[in-house]
Amino acid sequence: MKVANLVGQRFKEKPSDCVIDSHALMVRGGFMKYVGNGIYSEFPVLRRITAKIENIIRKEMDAIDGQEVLFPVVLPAVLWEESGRYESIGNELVRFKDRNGSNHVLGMTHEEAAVQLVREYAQSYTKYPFMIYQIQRKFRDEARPRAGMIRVREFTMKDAYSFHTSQEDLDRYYKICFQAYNRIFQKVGVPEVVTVKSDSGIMGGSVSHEYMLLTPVGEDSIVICNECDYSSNMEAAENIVENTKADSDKLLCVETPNCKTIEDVCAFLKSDVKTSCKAVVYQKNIDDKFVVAFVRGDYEVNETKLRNLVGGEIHTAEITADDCLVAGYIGPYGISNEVEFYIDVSLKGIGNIVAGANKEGYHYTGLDLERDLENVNYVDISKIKEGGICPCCKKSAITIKRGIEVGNIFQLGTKYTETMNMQYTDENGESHYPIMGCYGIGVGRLAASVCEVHHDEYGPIWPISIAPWEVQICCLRADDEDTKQVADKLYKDLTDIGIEALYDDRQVRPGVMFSDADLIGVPIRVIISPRNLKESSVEITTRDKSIKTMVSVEEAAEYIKNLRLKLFADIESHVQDYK
RNA sequence: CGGCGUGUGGCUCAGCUUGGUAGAGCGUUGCGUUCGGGACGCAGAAGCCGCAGGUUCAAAUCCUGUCACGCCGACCA
Repeated sequence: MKVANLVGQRFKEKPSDCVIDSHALMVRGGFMKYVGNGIYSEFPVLRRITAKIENIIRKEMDAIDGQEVLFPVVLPAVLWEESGRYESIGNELVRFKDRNGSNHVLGMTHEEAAVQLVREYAQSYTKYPFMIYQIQRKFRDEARPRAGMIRVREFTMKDAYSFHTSQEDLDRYYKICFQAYNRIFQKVGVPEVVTVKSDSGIMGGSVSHEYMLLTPVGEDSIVICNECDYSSNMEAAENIVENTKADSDKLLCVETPNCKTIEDVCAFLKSDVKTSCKAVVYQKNIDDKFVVAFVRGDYEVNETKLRNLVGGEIHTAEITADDCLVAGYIGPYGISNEVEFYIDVSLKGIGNIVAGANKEGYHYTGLDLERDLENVNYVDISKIKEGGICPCCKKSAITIKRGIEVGNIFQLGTKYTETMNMQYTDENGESHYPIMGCYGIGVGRLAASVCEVHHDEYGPIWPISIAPWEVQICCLRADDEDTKQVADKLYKDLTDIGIEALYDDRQVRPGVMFSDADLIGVPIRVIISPRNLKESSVEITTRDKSIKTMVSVEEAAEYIKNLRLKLFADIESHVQDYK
């Protein structure tokens, strides 16, 4: 391929709406073009990258006995009504009618389609276990697409679904998938991807893991223990709080005028935030009763945990003067029995709590929950903090990092097989619902994430395993006949031995050529110029600047061949075998 | 869905306060000089100033509405 013919424009100035580096570089480098909110087209350079990622994934899925299938993008609503998700999923699911007026959806995930595909086939236990997967476009009408290809509405995803006749077998296969995923990320060239335990969300099921690429621009918060190997999504991390119990004082109702925030109250009463009780009010729906979450003043409510606890969607509630709650003065003691409330573990074991008195302008001091309330039931609904206690090794060694979720694996259980009535007959002639697992990787997001963690100020630095080309030949002064001849020959020689070369023989100034090469991010670069040819050599560099050397014209092709092998070997050295 | 912000050639932006013939740089087309990190000169093409109403002799500029996009939050397999 010649740069001169490459479809896609590279340019110098950073587009104004790009906030993260990878987005700006991929737009500037002619990798992708904005089409609409959260919708992008891929230019040839990016398509070559995503195709390579897809092939790495495909190979690993096939290696664990996956079978590639293809589900439709447009699915009839009846399928989603079977699983109940036509109703339960919000506006993310695009619904529309066809010409006959029947309801359809755009596939945002394919559990229903997977069950529909195999429920007749897999009626006998002898067909199990098996896994099917596809690599395909999905559409999710995200509330807020952002960060270029990191969070989009339409994207390519590899999604896989496995079916089993026992939990033990799912556990066994889940581990194999777990390893296959690690291999995929290692082969793609991002061994820095970590796995974390996660919340299962709308997918249902119990056990799930997310694959996170750690970067400060990530959207998710990840809890990592510095002592043991514990790691978790913030949403799923248990918050352990140790309080030292002071002797309980007498319960007193004190006047705290205009103290509506925890900071105000503690400043006014000169008390420690760590012995205060904060109330956060939610509602399932606008007219439902209030759900009040009480946490220690210095903690935040983890809404995902609360949502799981109350078993449904919740939204922060607005309190008006007519309500049974007094905004700013809500406390667990003497609270209206019209509300549902939860007390977080962070409030356990404190002798003297400062809490709202449920009365305008008043707080209690000396509140002892175990003494003053009946049947205190502590639940875990707060967010763990930096330096918190590790739920695994119990040491105070938690750090919180940001990451991009590039993949996930779930144990689904029988949620879909039951609702969609997929059954098999076992060896005793009895019917059972198969147990499912599902496994996803976002291809475009992965490409963008690699760029985000592997780039410099000039452009992406693609690992050779997914680079759009392996070598880029820069022919400086293509108007010089001898130079052009050497470059042409090297391009042909490399192509002939199966090395993917991108050839720049444009008559542009060297600066332009180098800038473009940096933006494209090809790992190996050969510079052929009249100056180098005076020494009968060419210059060979790597995009990451680790290698910069002169090689004779005759040996160039051989050197590049070996360098290419070395770069692949470097990546393979991170890849672990299956145990 | 809430808060803030922005819409002017392909890109980055100025002009708007104080209404009066639409600008610059990059890119692009042609010619010439250059040639190891986004060169220079000359000549050219390209914009109903997001859209719709209103005020006015006159609107990119003022007013109203609307749409789109971005950021923060909410939400999210």
